[in-house]
Amino acid sequence: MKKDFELMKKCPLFGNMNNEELEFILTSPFTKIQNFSKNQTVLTEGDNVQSLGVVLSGSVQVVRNDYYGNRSIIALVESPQIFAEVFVFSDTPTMPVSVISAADSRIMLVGLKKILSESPDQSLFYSKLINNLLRLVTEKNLRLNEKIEIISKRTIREKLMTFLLFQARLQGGNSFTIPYDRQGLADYIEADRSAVSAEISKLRAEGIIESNRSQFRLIKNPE
Amino acid sequence: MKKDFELMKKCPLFGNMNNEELEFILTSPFTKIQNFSKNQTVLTEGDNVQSLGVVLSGSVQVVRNDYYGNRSIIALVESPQIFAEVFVFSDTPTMPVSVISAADSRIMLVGLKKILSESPDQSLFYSKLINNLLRLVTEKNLRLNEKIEIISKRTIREKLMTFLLFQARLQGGNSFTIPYDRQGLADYIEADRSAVSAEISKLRAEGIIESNRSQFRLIKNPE
DNA sequence: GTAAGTATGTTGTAAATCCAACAAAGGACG
DNA sequence: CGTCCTTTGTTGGATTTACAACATACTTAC
Repeated sequence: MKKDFELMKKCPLFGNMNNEELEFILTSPFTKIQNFSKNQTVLTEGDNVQSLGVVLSGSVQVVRNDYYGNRSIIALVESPQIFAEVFVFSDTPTMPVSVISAADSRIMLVGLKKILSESPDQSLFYSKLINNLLRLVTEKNLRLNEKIEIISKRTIREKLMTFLLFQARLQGGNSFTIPYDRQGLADYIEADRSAVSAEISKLRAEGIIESNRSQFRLIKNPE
Repeated sequence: MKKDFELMKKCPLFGNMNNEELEFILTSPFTKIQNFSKNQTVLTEGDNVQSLGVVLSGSVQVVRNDYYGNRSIIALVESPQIFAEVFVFSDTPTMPVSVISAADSRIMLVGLKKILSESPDQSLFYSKLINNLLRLVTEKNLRLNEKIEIISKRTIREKLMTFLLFQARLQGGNSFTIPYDRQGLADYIEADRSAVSAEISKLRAEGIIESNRSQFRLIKNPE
């Protein structure tokens, strides 16, 4: 379908690839494209997945069901992101989580390992795709590590400061705007919103930071 | 050196590779091997790294220096593990952390991207190495996600139960032995040791688990 | 078997967090 | 300008945690 072609081009996984190469993937016998309506199951816990998922449009939730039957949402994957890549390449034979469409979605399931192993001649194709995949996986790795560094801290103050220091570094200066509102920030650092607000006020009162809403400034030598 | 050959063979990054292929990497102009004594700096924050590190022997610490000059240890990488791979493949131009030898160590720095890009003909070689790398990175990804799921929980009880449910799943049953002592467990779930001990006792008193030291059993219907 | 050393469990208190309820500030729109 | 609605800040009380100190259980070496 013509449209899928355009959707593929937006996906970082296929970045830097030409039409022929996209076509090759799109028409591979190991590629399947399917529409899911909201709340339909895309992959079920226990499934033996060999395919990486691409959200061409819409979004999916990664969901875990625990021993006692409690269901918790682990991640939200929106177009044009990918999912399940870790299970395919880490030799995790059965999915430990389920994937459910969070909206009407168009999903591409790509048997990437098969496609790659059966096209050893197209070496440039191969290296482009692999480079994209490696970049995506290592970037996610960096983000996860960063989050762990933040939420590992035992107090809200430490979590906040760690988060703010990351933002300062990321945006290259002492003054910066964070990409969350208070509730979003509290969710990210895994703490209560009102407690986060209170701690920000304290930090301000102590002259450690200046802030207004999502604008922050780190004060170098708070004395 | 003959010995390096043997050390390489133990490393998952080079798993499944034959002597010729190991030799190819070992003698590449983009590969450097160096000895570091304890506390020597291997890579410095701000460096422009193009090389992935392999701990042939010994161990290194990944260290972060924050804005205020506080230094914190992010990770310990022991032989035969690798480090800095995420920076090389995620287009992070400068290292946000430093790497310091934690013991007398022998370190191999491999310009893997260069080696791979300049050997497009050796396609089998290429795919072996890439597969190993992808497996390592995605496995780490899984572990990081798991840890985040655990330490995201707000109470020690929830952290513990999430951890124990993972262990049960991993070991395929309700009875299992965890790979940590109390202090190690407390460190992993980011909580105080004595508080963890206390919570385990409570869970036992409430009939939710049975346990003795590192042996645990989940009780299905605690009423 | 016993002493010494380590790991685990228990308890009380101070500190931090969560939670809920409300106050204040900001934004959208007539 | 004023109302409605959302976001952010503030506060007090209940809950949870950290911390320290000590008790008990286990391990090891002799």
